[in-house]
Amino acid sequence: MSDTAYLDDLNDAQREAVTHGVRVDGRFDSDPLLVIAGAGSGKTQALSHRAAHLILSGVDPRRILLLTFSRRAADEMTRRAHAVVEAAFAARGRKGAGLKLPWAGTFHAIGARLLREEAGALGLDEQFSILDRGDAADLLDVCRQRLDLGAGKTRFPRKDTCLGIYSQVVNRQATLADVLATRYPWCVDHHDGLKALFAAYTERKLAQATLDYDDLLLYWAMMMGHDGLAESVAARFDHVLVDEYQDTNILQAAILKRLCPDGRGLCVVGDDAQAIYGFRAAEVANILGFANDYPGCMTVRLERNYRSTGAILDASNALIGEASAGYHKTLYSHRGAGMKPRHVTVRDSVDEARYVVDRVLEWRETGVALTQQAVLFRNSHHANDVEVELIRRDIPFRKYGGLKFLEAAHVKDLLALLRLAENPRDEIAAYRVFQLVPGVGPGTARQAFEHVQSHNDSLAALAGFRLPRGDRGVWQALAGQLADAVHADWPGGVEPLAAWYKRTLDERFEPPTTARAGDIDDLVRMAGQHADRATFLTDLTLDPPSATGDHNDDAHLDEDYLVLSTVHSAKGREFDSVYLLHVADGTFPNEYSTSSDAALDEERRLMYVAFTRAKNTLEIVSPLRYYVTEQHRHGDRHVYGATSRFLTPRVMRYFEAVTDGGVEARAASTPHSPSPPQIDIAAGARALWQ
DNA sequence: GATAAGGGTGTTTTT
DNA sequence: CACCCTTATC
Repeated sequence: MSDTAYLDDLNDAQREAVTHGVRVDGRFDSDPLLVIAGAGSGKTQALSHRAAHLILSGVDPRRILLLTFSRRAADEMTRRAHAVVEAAFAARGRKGAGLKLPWAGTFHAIGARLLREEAGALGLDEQFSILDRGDAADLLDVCRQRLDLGAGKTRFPRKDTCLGIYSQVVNRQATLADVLATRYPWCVDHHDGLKALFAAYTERKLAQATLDYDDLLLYWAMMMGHDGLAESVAARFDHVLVDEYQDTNILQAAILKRLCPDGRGLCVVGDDAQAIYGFRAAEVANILGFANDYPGCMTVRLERNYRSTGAILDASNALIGEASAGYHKTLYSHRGAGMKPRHVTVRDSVDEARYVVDRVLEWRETGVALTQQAVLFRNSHHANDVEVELIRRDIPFRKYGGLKFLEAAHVKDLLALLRLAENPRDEIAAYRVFQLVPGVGPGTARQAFEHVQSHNDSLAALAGFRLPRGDRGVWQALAGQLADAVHADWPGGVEPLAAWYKRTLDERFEPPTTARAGDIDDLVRMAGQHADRATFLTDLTLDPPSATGDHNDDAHLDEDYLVLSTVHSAKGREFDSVYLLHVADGTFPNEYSTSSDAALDEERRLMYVAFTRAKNTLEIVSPLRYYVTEQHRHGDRHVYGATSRFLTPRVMRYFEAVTDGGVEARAASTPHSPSPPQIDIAAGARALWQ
């Protein structure tokens, strides 16, 4: 077998993308490369093979920067590249000697790593801690209280909204006024207050050596703005490969431009039809304008779909065909027509859950494993009824999307303890930790934090803090634990801290607390898998366990389970059978995304991403009547949903319309206008009191 | 100054 | 539902 056998697995377009470039003087050089890779067209295959091809052409794997969207994608890519390299070396009769891609990861993770390495040159504390979304919002809240921004006609935006606004301003490199006008019109009155708030927020983060998610990109971009530093970072890498380029934002594009000013060695892969992260400031313009930004770039299109049946592709192509702009491409398949996708009308979300679970079991009877089937939804809570049904019938499942594990109070508590030990200047962690002591609230916590600050940031000083009120015994115990933890070894030092914390669970939470204690044990076990405390904390905030019931333990990996996932979290994955819940106007598109064409297009692409996850069967389900959990609920909380505006006749041609048994013919024929009431109950009831 | 309880209110998707 | 703010009580 030849050592280029790996190229035989590829089609012509893929091979072009993989081998693009030339060897000159022992170096492998390449012009900028743009790969437009349709859904299921073997994008991962192409990128991982390209990485392997570079290595086999003599490129040092340590000089390849591979930027992906999630940690999982980075791992998958590394694994596959590694396999190709091993096989090729074996064919040459040599050993691959564990070639890895040490610089594969998300933009955020790589940014964190570079910033730590260059901390000295940037005037940053190398030990900086990273705030997750919740921590960042809490810190904003602290700043807001100090600034006393309550005044004004309308209410000041809540902390999560403030963080969202801040994030848009940073990632879009736009002005606050712009962001408010285009995306947060109901907050325009608070422009000045927000500006002051963000200034204070920035000061505080700098003072306490904490960075939020956006800072990881912002500071990285700022570092790249300095010629000398940019050069030295760029000089670390010969090739930069970027996955999911359609979901990068302005800051990320700016970073890439400084890493590869003329585009040599740069290769980006993406699909504008699958851009679904505009809400997070992603710019489809990045991929659409790549050829302009990098003159001389080569473009390769992957349009052959290896994943789905013809019938599913027809429906998907019809859906995306309704969108306006973008690279033109129509996916084709050689897999045969297959089953026509179904559009199923059910009465309500309970029937929806029952219907979907029934179908899942039917397919399993015919041999389709649960892990090969996925229930997808727009919002996390749309799966509630399905979860209930699965638990009732004792069917195992994992739910992806929604970060419940890190949001649980007890998990945050333990992590705050570790973070404080790592960085005594971390104010949010300190507040959280101090308030674990009964009788200590925000006021006392603040005094204690200032006490530590005035004692050279030493946690040992806590024992000497005169507690104005509250439980002195518990305070001393906590002070002792923290002082010990600072210099404790790793991971051994976690145990006593966790043990101490577990003993406080029963008075802190409603018993039974066994599940919470189990989570603490999980954390201790996960700690054991990381090199040191700083790495553990960084990894956990940048790559939290993605599914509930998945605490990074491989114990149940062989067990069969149904996949429940938000459409966003399902990106990049594929399943034999896909069921899409709650297909109604208000969900697809989301009721808050109907104001602009751009927002609507993103919603349509989201639906497209859902469709194209399916290999063999696709069913979309529309409840006629569903429970409204959001606002606008005046009176009856059940509303009649309108048909999704994306399901035009041109799209519906490719679906078989099915009506679930429970739906009355009347409702099925006129979802918009239920028949008029036969009697006026309300008038009768009022009459009683007149 | 800490907590509990009550009432009004509010944009979903995530690194 | 979950948050945020106010009010009452310790």
